[in-house]
This record gives sequence, structure tokens and C-alpha cells, in this order.
Amino acid sequence: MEPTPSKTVSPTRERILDAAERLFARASFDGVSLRMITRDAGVELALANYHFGPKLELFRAVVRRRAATLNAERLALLEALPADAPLEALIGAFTGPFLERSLTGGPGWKDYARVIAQTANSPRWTAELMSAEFDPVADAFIRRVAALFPAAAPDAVYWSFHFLLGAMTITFAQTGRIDVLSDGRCRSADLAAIHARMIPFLAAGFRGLCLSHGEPPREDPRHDEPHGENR
Amino acid sequence: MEPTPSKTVSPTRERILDAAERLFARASFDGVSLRMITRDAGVELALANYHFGPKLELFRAVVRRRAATLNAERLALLEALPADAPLEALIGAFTGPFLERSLTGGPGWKDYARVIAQTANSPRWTAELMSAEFDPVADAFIRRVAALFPAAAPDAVYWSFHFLLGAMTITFAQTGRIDVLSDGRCRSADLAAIHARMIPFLAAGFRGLCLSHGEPPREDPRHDEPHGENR
DNA sequence: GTAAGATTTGAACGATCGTTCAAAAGTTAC
DNA sequence: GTAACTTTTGAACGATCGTTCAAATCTTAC
Repeated sequence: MEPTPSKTVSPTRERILDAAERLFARASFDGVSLRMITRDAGVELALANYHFGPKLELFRAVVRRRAATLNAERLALLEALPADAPLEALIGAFTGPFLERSLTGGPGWKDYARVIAQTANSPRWTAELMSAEFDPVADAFIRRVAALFPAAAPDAVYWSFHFLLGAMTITFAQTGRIDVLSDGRCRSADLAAIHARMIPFLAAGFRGLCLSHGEPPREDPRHDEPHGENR
Repeated sequence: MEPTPSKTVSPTRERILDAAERLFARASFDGVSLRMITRDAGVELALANYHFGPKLELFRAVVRRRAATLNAERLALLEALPADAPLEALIGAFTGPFLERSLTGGPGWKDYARVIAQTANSPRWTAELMSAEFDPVADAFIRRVAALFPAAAPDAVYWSFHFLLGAMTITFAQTGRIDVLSDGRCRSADLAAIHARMIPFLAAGFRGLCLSHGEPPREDPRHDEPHGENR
């Protein structure tokens, strides 16, 4: 009688989730119909509503399914790092699990990354969904990073994390635009190569923003930057 | 007889574009119907198809309309900068015009920013649309930045620009997630404050990635690279 | 085996979708 | 004022949308 049992794993549930994930990765929430999903999954249309309720709940189930795995691994990596771990290790603990699974976790994880990338940059109701699923581990990551920059402005670490999220999401979106722009010098599909570039870039960005003085230089650019631990 | 005259500015055309921009900023391409747009614009449904052809062409017209203004200002700022302009000035020339108009250019520009943010992180056909509109000025920006890092790896500047795009788009998306995460310390609506944080972060990221050796340290880190121009 | 519950089926609901079209109204040029 | 053209109107097209529901089928427990 319950509309969303979710107690035991049902093969039909998983087939629908897989198809939904695959299609939501290639189009928006409104660009995918339940008929496309159930047709792709090889099940009847009404089964989507039986197992998940309304369409939005199916989408939320797609986001939620792999988030638990992801967050658990991220938290484990973060907690395994010593207190004096370098910033690059912290960033890697946050960005690495998603990347690793996109590479070796099967096509579902790659689709999932695109779903998340889309959702993170969408307006309205997606924000609360993202917050509900990913904010706890984001909070843990930010707390660890903030400990590295005790003199940083209170919002500097948050903004840095915000820019990290942007770089990560546009990477996982895999639009292929940078491939064209760089005339083949960059390949969006080579996530491992991107990671090798992303971590140094982000680490430098964190240091550049969080090691500066409390207020960012507006019209009074100081050139006496006394941050001795540069690199 | 022509389906898309576009020669002279038609008030009806502009009303439809305004409504489409406003609605596309709040939902996806498939989440907005032509009936919603024309109802919001106060015109008949068939007029959308008369002035723009199919729905996708209306969306492209929305993207295209303000892109010309934006690119012209960006290029002018870039060319006005001296050859020895600091990296921060280059980044500001690329990110500033969009930000400034989002602040003072009326609500249309804020909606436009959200449309672009969504589009930049969407899969499929949006990539070629973004490339067609924004790649020329992106190319000019990258060329200027590359001149500052003559010893950088050929793809380092492109990846840096990629991460810049991610940080910029997730900012313009204005999802409000960072507001919740930071418990009010960050405000997504205060684009001016964000800009003051974004430029130092990105500049440090560019330097951190483009001033390093040719190859990122994988398993064979070469240390014989004569990189003497570190900052 | 039989009853109770969970799952699947097939069909239908009303609503909305993008697109098309002929006719009406408005505009411009002679 | 009439002709040529552009713009607007109102209605309709077939298709697809999310959701619902009763009946059929499968599963589980006694």
C-alpha cells in the first residue's frame, strides 16, 4: 500500500532509476518524460508512479541514490587525513571520490555526475535538494579547510568552496566546449588529466583568497603581501 | 514572408524576448512553454513562431541578443589594457562587464546571467550555442593570458579558463545554496562582493597552474625545467 | 490450497505541448 | 483608394504529458 517502500532493493526500482539517471544526464528534468524513462527501463509506465510517486520524487531518488555512497567515502577520506594534511589532500578528498567513480564506477556514475552538474547550476527547487544531500559533507570539508587558514576572513573559505563547486560542476558537466575552444589540447572526457590540473588550480585559489587580509583589496591594492608560506 | 526578419527592432519581438528571458531564467528550456512566454508577453501564441520560427530559435535569439553587447564591451576592455597589465585586470575585463550589467543593467541582465549559467552547464546542443556566441572573445582573453605565462603548458591556460568559467557560471546561477551553507556569511545576491572574492581566487589559480612546470607531477616529475619567472 | 498483500498490467483521464494555417487587420507605397 | 506586403488573430492539428485506477498477476504466509 505504501507508495515508496524503499525498504528492500527491488530490481524494477533499480531499472527505473538507471534509466532515469541515464536520461536526466542528457536532458533536463522537464526534457525527460516518464514514458521515455519507463520505455528505456523496459517496464510499464505506471510502475514509475507506483514505486516513486510523482516525477519529482523519482528525480530526487536518482540524486539521493549515489549521494550516500559518495558522502560516506568523502567523509572517510577526510577523517583519515591528519590534522596537518596539505590543502591539496583536503581538496582531493572532496573531489577525488566523485572523479574516481566517474572513471571506474561504470557509466551510471558518469551520468550521475552530469545530473549533479546540471542540478547544481539550476534555479529554484534544485538548491534545497542539493543542500539536503551534500551540505553535511561540504560543511565537514569547509571546517577542515578553515582550520588551515585561521586568519582568513569568515566568508573567504565559503567563497573559495563556492568557486571549487563551480569548477567541479562544469567539469562533470562534460559539455565538450573546452575541447573545441582549445582545439583538442584539452579533452573533457579525460577526467584524470583534468583532476591533475584542477587540484593545483583550486589549491592556489584557496591560498590566494584565504591567506589575504580580512578585506579584499578594492581600490587600495597592497603590494607588501606578507604571506610567507606561498607554495 | 521571411520567418525571422530581425532587420528592424519590433516591439513585439522585444516583448517576446523579454518574457522568454525571464522565464528561461527560472526554468529550463523544456520547462517553459511557448504559451507561458506569449502569455507573459501579452501577445498571441502564434506570434512567437511567426517572429522566431521554432522554439529552439527563440531560445537562441535570447542568448544572442545580449551576447553582442557583452562581447563588444569585453573586447574593448581587453584591447584597452596595456601589454603589461596585471592578470587581475585581464580577468576583470572578462568577468566585469557581465557582472556590472547584472548589477545596474536592469532585471533583464540578471535573468540573462541565469540563462547563461544554466546553458553553460547543460549537455548536448547548448555547447555549440555557447561556443558560437562566446568563443571569439574567450579566445581573445585566453591569448592575452597566455602571453603572461610563456612557459606554461599548452593546456594549462585553457584549463584555467575552464575553471574560471565554472566559478563564473555557478555564481551567476544564483542558486542561493552558498547562502544557506555559510549561514548567511555569503550572499549570492551581492554580486559586487562576490567579484571582489572571485578575482583574487581566480588570479591565484591561474598563477598556480600556469607558472608550474610543463607537465603536472604524475609519476615522472621533471625538475630540469628552467622556470625562472615565478611571479 | 487459500487468503492477504505486493507488484504489474493496460487503458484511460484531462491537460498541455509545438506547430500550422487561413483569414482578418494593420501598414506602406503609388 | 487600391495594391502589395507585414503583422496579428483565433482556431485547430496530432502528439505527448503526468497521473490515476480497476483488474490481473505474482509473492508470501498460514
